[in-house]
Amino acid sequence: MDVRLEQLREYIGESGLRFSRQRELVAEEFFASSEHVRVDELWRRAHERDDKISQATVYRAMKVLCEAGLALPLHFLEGAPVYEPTAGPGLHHDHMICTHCREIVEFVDPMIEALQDKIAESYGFKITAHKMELYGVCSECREEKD
Amino acid sequence: MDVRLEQLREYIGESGLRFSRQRELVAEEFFASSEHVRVDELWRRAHERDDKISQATVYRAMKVLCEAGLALPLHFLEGAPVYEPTAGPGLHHDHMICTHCREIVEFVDPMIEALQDKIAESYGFKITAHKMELYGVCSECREEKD
DNA sequence: CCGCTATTGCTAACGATTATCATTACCGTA
DNA sequence: TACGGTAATGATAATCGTTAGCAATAGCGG
Repeated sequence: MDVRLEQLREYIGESGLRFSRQRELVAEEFFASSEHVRVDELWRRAHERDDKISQATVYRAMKVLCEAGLALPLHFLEGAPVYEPTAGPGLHHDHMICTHCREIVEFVDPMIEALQDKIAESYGFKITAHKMELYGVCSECREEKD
Repeated sequence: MDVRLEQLREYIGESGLRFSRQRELVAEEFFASSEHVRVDELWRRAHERDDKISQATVYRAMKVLCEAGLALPLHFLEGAPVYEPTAGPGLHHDHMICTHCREIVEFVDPMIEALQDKIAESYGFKITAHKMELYGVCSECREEKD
């Protein structure tokens, strides 16, 4: 049983919300997806298990997951945002995006993670999520230009 | 004369685009705004100087500015994205957002900036822009909870 | 088991952005 | 300086993602 479902249950309890079957379903599908997912894709998957579930419900569920600090929306170069789990299997990672070929490279740098925490602390913030995105041109694309 | 207009002119030349009066106008207004601006606000300002300019043109101009690496769209908690100049007067800064009161704190950390460049280099990327956002709860809001 | 009220499904409405297309104007060339 | 190819523009319809409104349903504390 995923710890994150417990965390969600806890957040929902504290906030006077209710742990509905639909919210659980969406959360399960979200946690099960290791990649970036868009809401429409998430709805498609949830819909396979419950053909009554509405798109609105998926939007609402994702909003709660974000407020609970378990999901993070990422807006890359264009289109609808994709969501990413903030915890769970696999460390948190950041993104580097090639503005030419749209390739997305994920990376982790413990030093940066540590610095982020330190900065937040110095401002009195308690961090629940963070994102870092580097935009640039990858080596392949730079070579093509020549 | 703003150096960034020259950079824009250069990018436009290289890309086979044309340096239109409207694009120049939008760029000027964008560079003149020190704060985060949304497209509708930018259109309002441009419209004061040219009451013929279309919203579509502002969208198109901002897209070019982003591709040129001179503007960066930021998607905070909700609503339309805001644009921020990537260069020019005032150093680049990052953002820390309180998910409770929506306050946005800007900060600069040279160490992180340096690390970003180093990481990008190790992946063979040439960075044109980057953003970092920390989400959390500020000290005031945490005190309120008690 | 009851009752309060959060949540749901449905769908219309909304706001932001993009597509379309006839007209205009940038800019290399002669 | 005038010309011509074509990118850019303005106006607006269309599209896309998301939210609002509301009657019906279902968590959850008592």
